[in-house]
Amino acid sequence: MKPRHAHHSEDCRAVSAILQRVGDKWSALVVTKLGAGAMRFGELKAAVGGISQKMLTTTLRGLERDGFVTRTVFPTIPPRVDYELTELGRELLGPVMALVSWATSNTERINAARNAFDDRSGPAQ
Amino acid sequence: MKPRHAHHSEDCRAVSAILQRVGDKWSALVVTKLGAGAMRFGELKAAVGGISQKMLTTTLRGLERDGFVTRTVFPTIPPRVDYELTELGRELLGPVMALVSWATSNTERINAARNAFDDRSGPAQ
DNA sequence: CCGTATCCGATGAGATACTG
DNA sequence: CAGTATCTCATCGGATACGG
Repeated sequence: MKPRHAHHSEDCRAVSAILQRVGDKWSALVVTKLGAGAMRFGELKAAVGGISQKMLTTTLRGLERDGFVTRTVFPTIPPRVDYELTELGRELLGPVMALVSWATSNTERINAARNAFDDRSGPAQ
Repeated sequence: MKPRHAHHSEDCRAVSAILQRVGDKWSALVVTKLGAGAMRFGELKAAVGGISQKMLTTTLRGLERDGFVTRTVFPTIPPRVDYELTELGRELLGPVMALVSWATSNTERINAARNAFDDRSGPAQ
């Protein structure tokens, strides 16, 4: 079902999908937190800060599905669930951290550009 | 003027915002295409493939706003508009390409993990 | 403690039609 | 050719409440 010449849009969509995995609101943050080692659900929630229970579970399920984290349930009372990066997840951490640290050190420049743009585009629009 | 320890959320939200800029459906693709040099609107649309006019404009405006691309209008008939990466945009290209190439070379592993997960979670759900 | 279910507003994204 | 304006539908993300 491909068009006649299967150019790189195949790859592009795959790449785009992965970028969206780490590009959603919380995934990158969660992955970097887990970079420090295994954590349980509650710890993670506290570490990330501001994330709702629902979004944390959703995010973790997504990461688990793509093979970036493992989920380990201890059938105790109260229950305890640990999350940990897989090998794949640790490999992902490299590029992600690179992007994160670039972003961190260029926040100011981006904000400046943004303000300049908004200024040009009409403050009283 | 921050406490020593509680400064995570500030940075995190800024970083998260930038990750979402490149993490949306088209930005990363557009940035990588522009990595090859300046292009006009139509070229870009063809190069990306599958993007609607509306989304390309929206994406480019966002990138322009954040200072990653410049927009140059030639007041000819028919009109011609060129887009080009700024210095900031070219710097961004590095980390983004790293992530993109990691994603490209690990698509198979991710798909495998995804299939395995979907399998576990109930194929007939 | 961890997770699910539900509701709801906000945003994302495509299709189409129209202007300079 | 490039961009805007709508309209419409899907998905995201938060709040809240409930269940094992």
